Amino acid sequence: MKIATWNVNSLKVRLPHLLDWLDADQPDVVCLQELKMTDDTFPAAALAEAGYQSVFSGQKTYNGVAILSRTLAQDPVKDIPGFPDEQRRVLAATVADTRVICLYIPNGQSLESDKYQYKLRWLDALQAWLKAELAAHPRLAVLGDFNIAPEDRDVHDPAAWAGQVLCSEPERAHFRQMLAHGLKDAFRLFDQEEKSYSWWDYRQGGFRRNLGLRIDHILLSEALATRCRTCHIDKSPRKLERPSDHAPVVAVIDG
DNA sequence: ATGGCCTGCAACGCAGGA
Repeated sequence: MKIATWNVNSLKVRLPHLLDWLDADQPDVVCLQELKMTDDTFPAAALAEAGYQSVFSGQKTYNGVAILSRTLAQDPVKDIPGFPDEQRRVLAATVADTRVICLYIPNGQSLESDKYQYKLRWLDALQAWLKAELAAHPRLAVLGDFNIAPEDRDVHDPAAWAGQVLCSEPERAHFRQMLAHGLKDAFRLFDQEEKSYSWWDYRQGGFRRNLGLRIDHILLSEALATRCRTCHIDKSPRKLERPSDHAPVVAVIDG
């Protein structure tokens, strides 16, 4: 099973890239973030023609998440249970015998912002839910745009980013807590090139100069992690004209 | 140098992203 996550930064704009990428890479499950569209405009028909069923949770202008799969995902859950949120950032569903959680964790903007406090409250609620989901689903995969660079090696300029949003200690502590629940960072199960990132700023030639952050992640429960064979960041769509600022992260799991 | 770039909305700049 090949699973992937990709923040497409507007599915309307990126649909051609997505369709080309699905055709080339043939993933079995794809979690998408930042659809930036309402559900009535979701391109379900075009994706079905490409061989993918969709479940999705969108809103106008911002946020929005989807799970694509070869067979229709079952038992979808929108949002974190018990955490009312107008922002469409969470979608969980079951594909075959694997529970998949697609996340678009809040950005936080800056440590002084109300949005940062929202991010930390949001992460508190997420932790409790993930713990329960792990207990309920031995085969659990949590994929998405976490908006957290877990370690300094995930940051192109750790000194410049020290203590900043995406790298602050409370955010990194939340990421470590997810690992403490028993989830594994699939990317770090394998040797990787130094300076591997999943997001690069549109400005100042960020991608060309590899000024990036690794903030998009695939976390796997123990049962999936032991069967994980590869995990990599696919930089190829980032090289296209009018790209998303994020690259897909892909993992292959046996069975 | 606190903006550079991109998206959506709807206006002729803004919010938001990271």
